[in-house]
Amino acid sequence: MEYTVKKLGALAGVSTRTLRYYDEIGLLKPARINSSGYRIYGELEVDKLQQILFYKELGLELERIVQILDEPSFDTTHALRKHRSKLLDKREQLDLLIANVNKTINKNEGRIIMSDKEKFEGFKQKAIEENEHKYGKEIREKYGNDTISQSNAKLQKMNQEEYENVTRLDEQIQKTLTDAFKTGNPSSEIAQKAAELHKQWVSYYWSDYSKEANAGLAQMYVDDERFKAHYDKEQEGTAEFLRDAIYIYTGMKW
Amino acid sequence: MEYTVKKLGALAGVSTRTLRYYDEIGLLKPARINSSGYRIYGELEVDKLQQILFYKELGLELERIVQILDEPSFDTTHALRKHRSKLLDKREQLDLLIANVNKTINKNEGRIIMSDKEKFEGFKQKAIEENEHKYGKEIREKYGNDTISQSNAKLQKMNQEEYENVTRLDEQIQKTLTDAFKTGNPSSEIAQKAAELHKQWVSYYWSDYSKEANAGLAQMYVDDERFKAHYDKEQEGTAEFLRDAIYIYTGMKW
DNA sequence: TTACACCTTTCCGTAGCGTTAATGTAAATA
DNA sequence: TATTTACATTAACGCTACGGAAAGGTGTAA
Repeated sequence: MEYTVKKLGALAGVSTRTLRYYDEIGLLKPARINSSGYRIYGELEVDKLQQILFYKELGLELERIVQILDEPSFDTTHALRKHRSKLLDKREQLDLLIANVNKTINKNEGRIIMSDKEKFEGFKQKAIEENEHKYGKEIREKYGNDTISQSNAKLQKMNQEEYENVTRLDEQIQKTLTDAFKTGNPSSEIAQKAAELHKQWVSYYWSDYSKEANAGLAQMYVDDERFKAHYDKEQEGTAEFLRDAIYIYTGMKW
Repeated sequence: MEYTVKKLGALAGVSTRTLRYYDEIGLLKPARINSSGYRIYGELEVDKLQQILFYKELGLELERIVQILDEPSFDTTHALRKHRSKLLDKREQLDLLIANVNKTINKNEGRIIMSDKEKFEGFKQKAIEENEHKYGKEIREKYGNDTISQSNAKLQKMNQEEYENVTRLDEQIQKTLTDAFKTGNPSSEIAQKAAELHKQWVSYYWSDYSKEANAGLAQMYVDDERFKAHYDKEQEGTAEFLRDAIYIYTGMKW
């Protein structure tokens, strides 16, 4: 039995465009080309197409399928395992997204109008989560602190009141920090007050606070551009100032 | 305060390319263009960018964000609801995919000579699949998705040793529970021991343990016939007994 | 003046096709 | 047989949300 694109497409339930594309990328070449330039497929190609569709249903990329079907030495199980791991990661991310969307809907329904600042605070928190997701490993290695990951769980448990508390706290930090910065002295009373407030703020996100972790976070505020920018928004150098204040506050050398 | 693309990008943690793109699609236009053609942003734009990033974090498309921010009459909550529904659909599809990938891996492994490790892997998969297939949908509907997803994810991350631990633990629970049941008193020392063991067991599956969740699970053991049957296997009434013990253990009223 | 950081626009690439457009061929009908 | 209809071809743009590179202008400091 021989098939043109239309017929094979109808048989397998794919478009003719798809078949031409698969030809183009070398995934499924027709058995031959007739005198008019038509693609002609045979039984072998039908079977191969079935297999292609099978792997495609598993969500594998076409390039991976090319390897699986065309390279006999290719380790299919390994590829599937890696693929599964990717899918699981995706699901975790999805769960996070859904939780955040729910939170936002709840907030809107509660008719609590979020100020821009509050929104930004939410964003900052999410930035931490993102860091955890994207760079988790690197940051852990760099700052030797595995408490970061716990912020997610804690955040999800926060209710509206706690959320407002934490937002207010951050505003206080900003204000105190701005005043403290003017003294130019990270060991000044007001600077230490800022560090104390910051510790309280962190405690909202981390279930176990430790000096080392706090100091690591402080260093991160300087090293990571995004955090730095947040604290330096009003005054260049504030991030460093906060770091130094925290270092003194925690009694870590610097 | 005024910002060029670089500065605003650093502040918000996005690339200059992104800012130019947002300008291009009309999502975020600079306050003005200076005589050299530079984009200059002001405070208003900073705030708007925060909002953009906030919604982007929720996974909304940029076009939707344009509507939310630029059309005052746009129904944000409705959009979020629709968005959530899409996310939930996605997750269902993902779960299906994952199940199929697992099945395929198992099949392939069946053909190859299975090492002990691989056998173990397969077994673990099967446990997950059974969990998912037997109880998946109904439990998800009844008790919420996140708990189930998390327990599956955790199960997959377990290594052999942990898996054996958790299995032993379950056997211990069964034994202790049988003995405790004879006392007829869910607040007896041995019954509370059973509840304690059960908490440990749950902690293997849940990343964040909470009293409320544990109590909810206990009620589930009674409400859901299959779980009930599992605990009542030896003695009718054991499921209720365990529930009561857990309620007392967690200090929840009943 | 030179160096250098920063700015601009333009364009290609991404994954997997959908969708025209322009044109050629095979089969069915008047 | 002529015409219509159905199907074939290649080429090229479009979709999402940018990343990255090229080619060139601008601002500022040494």
